[in-house]
Amino acid sequence: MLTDERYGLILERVKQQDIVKIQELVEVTGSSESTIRRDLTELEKKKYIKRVHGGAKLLKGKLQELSVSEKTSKSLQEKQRIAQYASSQVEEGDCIFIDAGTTTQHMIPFLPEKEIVVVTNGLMHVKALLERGFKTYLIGGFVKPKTNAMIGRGALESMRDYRFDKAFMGTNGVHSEFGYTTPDPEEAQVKELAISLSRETFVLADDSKVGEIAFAKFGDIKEAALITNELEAETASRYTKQTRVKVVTI
Amino acid sequence: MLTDERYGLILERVKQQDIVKIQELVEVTGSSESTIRRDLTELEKKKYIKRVHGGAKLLKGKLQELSVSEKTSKSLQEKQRIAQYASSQVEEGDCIFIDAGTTTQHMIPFLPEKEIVVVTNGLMHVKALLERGFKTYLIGGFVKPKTNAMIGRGALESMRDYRFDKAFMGTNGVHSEFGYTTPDPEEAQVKELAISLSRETFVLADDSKVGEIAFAKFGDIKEAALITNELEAETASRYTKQTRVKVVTI
DNA sequence: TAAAAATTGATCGATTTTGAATGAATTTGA
DNA sequence: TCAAATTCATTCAAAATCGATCAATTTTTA
Repeated sequence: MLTDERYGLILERVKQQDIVKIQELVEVTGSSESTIRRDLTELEKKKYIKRVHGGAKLLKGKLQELSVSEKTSKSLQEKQRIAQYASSQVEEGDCIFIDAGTTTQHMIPFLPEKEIVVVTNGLMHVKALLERGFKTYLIGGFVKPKTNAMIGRGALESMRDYRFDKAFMGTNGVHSEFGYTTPDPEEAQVKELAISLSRETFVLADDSKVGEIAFAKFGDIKEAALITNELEAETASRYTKQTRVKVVTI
Repeated sequence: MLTDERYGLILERVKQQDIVKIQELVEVTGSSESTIRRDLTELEKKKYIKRVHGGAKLLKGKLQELSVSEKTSKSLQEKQRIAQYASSQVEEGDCIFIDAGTTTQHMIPFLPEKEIVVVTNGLMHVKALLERGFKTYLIGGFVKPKTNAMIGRGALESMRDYRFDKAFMGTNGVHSEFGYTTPDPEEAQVKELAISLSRETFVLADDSKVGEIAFAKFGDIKEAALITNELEAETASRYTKQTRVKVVTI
């Protein structure tokens, strides 16, 4: 009997009767006690069951714990607050562009229940957008394997068909002199075009991005309103001279 | 016993009993252990099964997909065989178009390990294509909520930038007089354009589609080679007069 | 037709899994 | 509490399985 076969059998039995004895499993599987013990040890390590003297019992709710610790993570909350504020800028009838990336992804749950049209270059956003019921357009082009962002000539061509009321951009660097930057020049091109096609642009950047410079520039500070979570008074003034800045606090 | 025959047999058994032993497969196929090992390695690489010590088991994702789509193992296998044959038509250096839809989706695991470029209008295909490591382009446009296919003016515009060596299309209806048909006129437009941009076109259709007529036509029978799993002698002749027909058998 | 490529089966050393043995730890029952 | 019974973790050697390699055969290509 194969290892995985036994695993399946054990889990099935545990789920069915909440608790199983080792001897019972020895009989059912025809394997030795040692083997069953090893199986139980392994399954316990994988958090599927809880071992008890003489057998094993069901383990409940491991996913919840994870999500709790995740939700309490500070940086996530900050990203969410930034995304929430950005989302509040969206108005009835808007046609908005949402950039690829994790920061902008957090906007989707906060987007208002209004008649809006969403265009994005982020493949990873589409599912969530459709689930929210928004009219969703995806830019065409080459799919960047690592990030699932649409890039290349096709992406640029494809985007030229659209005009946006508001564009919401992620970034890797925000610098008062060097502007907004990102590591991939091809992505930078897409971002740059999106900004030029939009009446108004917002850049979402948590404090870890402020002061940083990445390889490829996609815009000057003044070209977009900056939404962030923390800004020292001194640096803040440098940015506010150039553009609108919103600092969200938790 | 042919390689493809063994693949089919292995997949069938895995799907039927969730887990198979190598020895069992050696007996059933009459092939050597080495060959079966190679088969399993290959099928694992194509994301169809998960190898375990002593055998192989069903990939979890596939299992869910199966139960959701509620497809009998027979019709699934037929689709797979059709998709497998279609994939065998792909050659080194080809630029191919893969239509949105479940039938064409089955092609992805069988696509050869060659330098090819894949263009698709099916959002649902992208993940699997990237996992296989192919250069992947996605058509832009409006995302059809139910099927996750790209449609609309943007899709048409976006596609015009490309030319294909081969296009692989799904369909809802195949009729000797009314040609290839699909329910959604917008999707039909996209399909029609894809065919016109390709040097060569294949339509994948299991027997449930043959003789059927859906609302919107996207091509005449003669415009594509037909790949199906079953065809009565009488109807077969009607199609073979118009185009190339391949009937795959399990 | 000959050369090249792919497929296959066998072999072998390496790795993983298994079952039994041992003594320590835990539970049970008086 | 104590002793018997049971269960436990650890170790070790046998068995099974694995991946890699090679030669023979078939298929494809030039």
